[in-house]
Amino acid sequence: MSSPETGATPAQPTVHARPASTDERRRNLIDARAVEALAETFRVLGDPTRVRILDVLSAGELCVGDIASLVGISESAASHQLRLLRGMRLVRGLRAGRLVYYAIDDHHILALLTQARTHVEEHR
Amino acid sequence: MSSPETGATPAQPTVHARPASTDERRRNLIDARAVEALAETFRVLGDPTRVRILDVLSAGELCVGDIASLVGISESAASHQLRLLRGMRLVRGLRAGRLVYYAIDDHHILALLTQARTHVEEHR
DNA sequence: TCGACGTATGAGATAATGCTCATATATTCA
DNA sequence: TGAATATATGAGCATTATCTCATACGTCGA
Repeated sequence: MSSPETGATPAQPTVHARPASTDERRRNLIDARAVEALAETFRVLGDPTRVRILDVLSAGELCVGDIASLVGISESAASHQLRLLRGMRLVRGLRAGRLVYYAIDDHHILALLTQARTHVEEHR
Repeated sequence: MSSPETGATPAQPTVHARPASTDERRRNLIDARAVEALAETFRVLGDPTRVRILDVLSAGELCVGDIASLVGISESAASHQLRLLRGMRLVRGLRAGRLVYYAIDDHHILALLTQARTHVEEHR
């Protein structure tokens, strides 16, 4: 490691105002619960199939069968993935008879997807 | 499945203006490359260690050793993770002598983290 | 140039993930 | 109530990811 205890001072200034010492930073760490929740949420978002599900749902709610059809996976697989998405409150299901209509849980999710899409399309 | 070819009509109206048919939706799917890139980016974000790394970097750049120390992992592990983060343009490294200072690549990343944090803290 | 320090990377072991298949649950209609 | 449809879930398998350990690379100072 570079600086055993003092914290390193960048050789060149950055955009950030006042580089805090590592000791100071150590006290400002995000708490473990938030880290886990954040990582878990991103992890659920981090699969092509689930991204596609959110994509088809971004135009409005759909039942499981239609989601499966549009995404190109089995209904069983869709159900499994929807369970994960529901667990992280990324989508919500609403039963209507024997159908269950899934929708993006709230507008923050769409904003998150849009933001990420901006990022990935920026570099290419 | 519910509706073999026509697309299902929700039993109850939603917030979404005009529910398109599944056929219509099928033509508006996000392209495969974008899906893969999005999922890959989220996947890299979806690990507690990497979230912590981004968290400590959100206060300004740090060298590998200090990142490892703050996050509580080996320098080798930190280097491996930084490689992944760099691959997705989530961080960038700047060599200064034998040290390499890593920083959040751009402000979109911070916005993404903030947005996600808002989401996870909303429900609890 | 040689040794020391900081960082990067390859290989192997362990753990976790997404799919399919089989089965259970829920709802509607005859 | 019983059959049919839609969805949910458990088990098992193939794939992938993360860590540690060992080693290579890059830079600085004597």
